[in-house]
Amino acid sequence: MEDSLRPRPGEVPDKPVIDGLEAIWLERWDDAATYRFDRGASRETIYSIDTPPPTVSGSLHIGHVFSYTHPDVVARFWRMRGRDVFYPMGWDDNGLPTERRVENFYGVRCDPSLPYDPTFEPPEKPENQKVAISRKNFVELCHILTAADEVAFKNLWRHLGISIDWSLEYSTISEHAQAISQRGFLEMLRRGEIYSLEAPTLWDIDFRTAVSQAELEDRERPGHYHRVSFVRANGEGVIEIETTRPEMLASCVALVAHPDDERYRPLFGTDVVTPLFGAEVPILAHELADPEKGTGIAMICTFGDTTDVTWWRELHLPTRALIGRDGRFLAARFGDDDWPTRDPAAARDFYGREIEGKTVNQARTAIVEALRATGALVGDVRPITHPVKFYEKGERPLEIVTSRQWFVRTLDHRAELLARGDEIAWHPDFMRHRYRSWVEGLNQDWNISRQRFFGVPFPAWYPVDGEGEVDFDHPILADVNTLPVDPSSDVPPGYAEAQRHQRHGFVADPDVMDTWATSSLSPQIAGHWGSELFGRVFPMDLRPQAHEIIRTWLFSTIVRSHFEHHSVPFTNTLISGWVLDPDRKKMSKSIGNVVTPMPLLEQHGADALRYWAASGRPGADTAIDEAQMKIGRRLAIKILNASKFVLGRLAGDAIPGPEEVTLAIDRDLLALLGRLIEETTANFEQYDYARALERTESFFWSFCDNFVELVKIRAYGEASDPATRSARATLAITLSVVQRLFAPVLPFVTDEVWHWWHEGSVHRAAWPTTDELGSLADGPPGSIYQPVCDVLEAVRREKSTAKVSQRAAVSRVTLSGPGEFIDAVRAGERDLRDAGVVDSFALSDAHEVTITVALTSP
RNA sequence: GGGCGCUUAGCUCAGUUGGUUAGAGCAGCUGAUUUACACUCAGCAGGUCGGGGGUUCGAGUCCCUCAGCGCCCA
Repeated sequence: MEDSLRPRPGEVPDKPVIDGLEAIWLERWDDAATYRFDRGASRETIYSIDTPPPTVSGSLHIGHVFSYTHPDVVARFWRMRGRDVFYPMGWDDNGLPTERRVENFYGVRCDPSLPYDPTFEPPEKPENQKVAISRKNFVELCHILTAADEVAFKNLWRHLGISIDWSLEYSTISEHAQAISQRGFLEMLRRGEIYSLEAPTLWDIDFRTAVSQAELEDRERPGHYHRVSFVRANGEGVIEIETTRPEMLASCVALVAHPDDERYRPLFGTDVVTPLFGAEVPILAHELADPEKGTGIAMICTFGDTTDVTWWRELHLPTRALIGRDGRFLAARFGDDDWPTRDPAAARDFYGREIEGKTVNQARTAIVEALRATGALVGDVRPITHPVKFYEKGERPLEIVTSRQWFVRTLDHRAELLARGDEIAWHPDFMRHRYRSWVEGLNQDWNISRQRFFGVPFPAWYPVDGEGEVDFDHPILADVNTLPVDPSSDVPPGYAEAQRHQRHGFVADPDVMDTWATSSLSPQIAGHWGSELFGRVFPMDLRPQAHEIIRTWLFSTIVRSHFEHHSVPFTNTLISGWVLDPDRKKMSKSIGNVVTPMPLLEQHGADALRYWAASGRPGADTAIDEAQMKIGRRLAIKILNASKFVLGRLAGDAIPGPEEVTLAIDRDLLALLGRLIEETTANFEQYDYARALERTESFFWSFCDNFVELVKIRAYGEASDPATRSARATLAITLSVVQRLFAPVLPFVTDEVWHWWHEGSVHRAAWPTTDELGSLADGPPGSIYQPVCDVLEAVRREKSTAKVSQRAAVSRVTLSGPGEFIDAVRAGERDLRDAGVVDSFALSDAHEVTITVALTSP
């Protein structure tokens, strides 16, 4: 501690208050650039954080307070440990959530076929009928709205005291992020880690885009089993199958049963004829056919579900695609080579009349009626409940539509990706299982194409030949030095704009990237990949995030880093749990139990909300608990008052150092303080901020209620008395340590009280070490202090039981116990006399400790 | 179907490698009251640690099993 340190005159208020501190300190931190990252720092001293860029189009909720407080507490710890903390903030503004919000907010929809209208103004109020606008107009509105949303988020982070360096702010739709994202794409493509393929893909018919495996979810939905009979091609009998999707019958290309299924074994290789459409299709064997399901034999359609795709691929079946991008049935040319039938006229007539252009539900009704009429429907339809694949943001089941998509190879690298996961320290450790089970369950490469508008475009065009055919196998790629590009308005190298959509010209890749394809590069975006800085912040030291995006953000970041840098993207990941409503239910918009943070923040204060958040351990789901916030607020007020008291005792003198701590009981308290420092430091190093807080808090309340009460009168003595100086030094040293131990969780109140006697912010002060405490007593910490507290407690109990004031006098305290107990009491006798208003002590040796308190008669 | 987590006082949660009589806060009850703090302090009461079995001198903690809740993956 510096010699010149002393309470600063006029700084300690007579009546300290908690309200209003936030505005004062936010401004001071801005002015002093307290959280500014030192761009010249070396890799060894840097602690870098890969902050989650929140989806700004979603609404702010209390979960944001919870999960962003955790990494901030960690950041503040490492900053005090002397690390140069790289703590950027990003906004994830590209992607479907923003598009949907813009559509609803302005009452518009994007129609890419329309020309740009530079004079377009959105309707004042959104109408029911959405206004169709060009892609460029639409993207402009996306930018306007996300900019406004980002302000709301930034206000919350600031108000909460998140120690971000705002000069490191980025957004995923910015030109910088687009350039990084496009460069990442080109690099992977060059190395063969990305390929494009025209293939059956899970497709959302409402959003009209492909979706990836990571965006899927199974939902239990009611359905019906329909038993349908197929006549054998040789006329000898029928085969009955069961299906939940009879409307797909026209695209049936085979029947399939398990190879070991004795019922169907003799039939493998023979043909059957589809009802209504008269197509001859083979009976095949495949182990994915479940003998227990239905009749044990299924029809394969192109494509009713993902198993159909597997069968189609592995059994080399023809394609008869039926479902279009809008979810309606396409034309089917029965009688052509691709569409065999025994009766082209009948098949065409029925299909054209009842199926073509219809929705799935309409077609199902028509097919079921027709099957029933022809007798091919056997028995009654049977209701069932079964899992159906949905887009996580979608409302109708996914269809499978053939389209051209870009894919990242993940399946071939499963083992390496699993090994990367094992290189990372997970907090809590068990969360690594989430990653492992996801990677082990991968069943398709990562589809990064989305048929949407507000996102990062692929930096690619395709040549058009003399026949007007697009050559998708030879994309024209952007020069990496020209990034970012928008192929829909930029022209590929060697071409002119006039050649767009022309023979011997080019067309642009129409798609944008999956939002995760960009946010998976958050370390590269925030750390400015390509610049010298990147090598000093990457791999990041910490990735904080929520557990529900392990399979998306965390996984995809590992994929990119593995391919690009042959490294993990971060060495630690801190997984926060969910915030549950007060009834321990998950918050969700549909239930309507979402809690917004601002009213709570204004009512209880930022330190109080942070206290609540920091009480939730890593990975633990935590209920909103206003009682806990009130406790946090009370703690902050206690810190103010305790600081005021201790600094008041110093009477403007220079702060005494540890050499002044001469009394055994005082040295023992510092020994306990030393143990606290060691334990909480170890807790923080292991990302267990909640335990560190709990320990500090428990120490602090005991310090206030017991130690301060014991030494209060001694501390009021003459400065010439070594015992007084010892008390004051102990109080000051402990206060200094406790203020710093609380600083990561309670940044506002701790900087306020620190400022009463220090220059500079507590958040730039050194994390406490036991070196500050001087040489400590030999015995186990607490060997004097604890017995003295026990005696104090006995005195208090006696007074409480007698229902008299704690200041009532005690005539005699009679104590007996082992030698070390007696010695401890002797060491604290003066303080006990003061604090307990005790007249005399009688001490004697004994095996057992007994304490008897005799009150002075009134 | 496979996996992970949780189950401790009325409520919210601690309980580190197995080791005195299982802890804290809140709520409850009984009191105190002015030189840091009524946004305070003291005291009291409250638990067969989800059920069952096992290992051990000793189990909230380790093993097996069952149940309930939540989640992840298929």
